[in-house]
Amino acid sequence: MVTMSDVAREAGVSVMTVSNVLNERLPVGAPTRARVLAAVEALGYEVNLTARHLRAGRTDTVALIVPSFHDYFGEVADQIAPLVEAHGRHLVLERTSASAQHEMEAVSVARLQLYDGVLLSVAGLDPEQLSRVRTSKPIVLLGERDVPDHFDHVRLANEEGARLATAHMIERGSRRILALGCTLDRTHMMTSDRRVGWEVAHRDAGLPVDDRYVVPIATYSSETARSTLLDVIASGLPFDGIFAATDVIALGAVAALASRGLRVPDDVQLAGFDNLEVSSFVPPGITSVDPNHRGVAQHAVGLLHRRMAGGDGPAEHVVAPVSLVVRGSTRGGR
Amino acid sequence: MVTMSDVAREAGVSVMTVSNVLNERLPVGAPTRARVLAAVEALGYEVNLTARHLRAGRTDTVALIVPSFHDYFGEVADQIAPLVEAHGRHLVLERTSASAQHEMEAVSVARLQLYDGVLLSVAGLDPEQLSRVRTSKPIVLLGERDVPDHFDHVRLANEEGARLATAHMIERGSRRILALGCTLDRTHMMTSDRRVGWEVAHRDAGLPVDDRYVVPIATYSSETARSTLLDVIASGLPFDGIFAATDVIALGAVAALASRGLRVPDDVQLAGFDNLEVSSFVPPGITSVDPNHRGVAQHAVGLLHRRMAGGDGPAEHVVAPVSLVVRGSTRGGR
DNA sequence: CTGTTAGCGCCTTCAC
DNA sequence: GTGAAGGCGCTAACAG
Repeated sequence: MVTMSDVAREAGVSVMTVSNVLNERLPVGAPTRARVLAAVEALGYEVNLTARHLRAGRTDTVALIVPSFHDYFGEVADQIAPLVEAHGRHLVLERTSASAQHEMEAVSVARLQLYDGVLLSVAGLDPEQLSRVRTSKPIVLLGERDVPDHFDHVRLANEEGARLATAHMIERGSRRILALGCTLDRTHMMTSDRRVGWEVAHRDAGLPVDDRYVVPIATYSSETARSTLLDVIASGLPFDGIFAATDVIALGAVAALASRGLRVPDDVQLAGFDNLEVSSFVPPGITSVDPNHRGVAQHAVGLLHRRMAGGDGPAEHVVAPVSLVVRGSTRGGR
Repeated sequence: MVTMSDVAREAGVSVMTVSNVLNERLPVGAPTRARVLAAVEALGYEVNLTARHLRAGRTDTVALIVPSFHDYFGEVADQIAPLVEAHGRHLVLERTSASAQHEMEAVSVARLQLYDGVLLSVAGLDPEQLSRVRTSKPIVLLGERDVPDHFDHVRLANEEGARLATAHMIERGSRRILALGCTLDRTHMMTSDRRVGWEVAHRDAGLPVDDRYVVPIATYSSETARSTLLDVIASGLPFDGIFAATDVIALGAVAALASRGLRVPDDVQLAGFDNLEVSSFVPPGITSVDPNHRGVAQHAVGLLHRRMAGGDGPAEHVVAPVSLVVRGSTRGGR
């Protein structure tokens, strides 16, 4: 590895002069400067950022830590990147692990020290595990679970989104709406918050809430959603609407309905949550709750930036508003 | 920040003893060890990885650098991560930039030095730009463009994949097949290689090749694909098959065809490339070329690992084989 | 304008 | 089994 002192020797100057040329910190005489640049070029010198970071005590880098790189998280990450870069920092993504169990081991607390700030997407971490995350670095949590109070946290208006989607289908005539991928848990989780919104929509409309219509799924994949819905159809439980907890689930539902000859929206209305890009293109277009990636990204980066700038107010808990995007999978959509 | 010497002072030992306790490098007496651990706990010490990296001269981290985080790249990344971790290293993702122009400036060469090895996805970089990437660190290129010979490189069998898909549709009766999203470029690019496969399939079948059927699109989004295909339909150019250069494009095509009442596969057969997860769920299921993410990931990580282990043979240029997954969007699919 | 000194936090090497 | 010195590569602060 070529170091600054190699360059300094080659150019016949001191290391500091090399540093000053490269960082334009202190002015350097033109001829000296030229010699240094020539030496840099000749030796192919590149600054060692590890050393610079150690010296500076910061890395100008923010990490976004997600359970997996694809789908939802990839889309959020693309929103976050430019916001981080606008503050002159880099964004890197790290993946915790597929196994929710070992989520925290995969990204050790020590690793967080590599970054000036961390955005941590809490998929499989409960508050108890989170409270053990003690790091001096600013950290903002993203996600739908409950988190300890002292963390900054951005979450979605899950309940409201589910309510909007369900109320929309009720208004358009559905009376027996499955909550596919939702759960009856009492704690705050994505799947239970969305189920609550489904319930509220029913109550608001004066309709009964039937727990048999809450259909959990084992894994949050389209494939599982498809086979689960096929089971429901086979069971004979009558339904004329589906609120899918995520668009990935809605996609599996689309496939299941098509394979059974059920028409969307004529026989069954369908709405999802996440407004993935594919949802606008899968015929007839899937009505979906837009999770406001942009807003989430802005809030999260905003909070993190404030902390990194030294702000030390009380932790904030932001609930980002959502909206319903109506498409052809519900009646009245285009 | 709590450092080792803080812990050492608290425990009444030397820094080296703390280091030895934590790294289990040299044996430490049980009572001393206990005091050290107590001090670590009391102060909440976490090792400073930046310092360790500088000292060690390596970071045990591999970077995957991609043009964007979503879609295709997210899926590849999820394949690569476990392979990198199997070698005891971490994987981080960095994004070059939305602007294809400034791709290399966004991730400076200096930044590559932060990693023990780099997997670089070359979307918008031409060979000339790449040859200026001089880094002492092992680097493996991924992607469909031509690259300078001295780089290890993994690419897909683009031409063969496109040929398979097109031949399949010809065999099932299509005679006028659009190459949507392909280009007539002479240089090796994803879009031109796939167009060549489309041509070869026509020649093999004794069918004429009509350049009017090569329809480039301005940006590689479903939305652009949809509007471009609508234009083609409006132009009156007759077609009974579509080879879409990517599944994202195929998705846009599905939406366009549905909005014009064209049935898939009865009126128009459709095949894509990438075998995105959504392609199995969008009715009637999109026939697609599987890009063999697993194989690409294994080759790429294998090459990189060999280099990081000090291997210095000639650069390898791997072409990963692909296969066709037949679904309902072509006749004969389920 | 250029050079010298010192130290970021850690760990290899060597002494005790 | 434990401690002291030294340096990884860089740059802030000061000296000349």
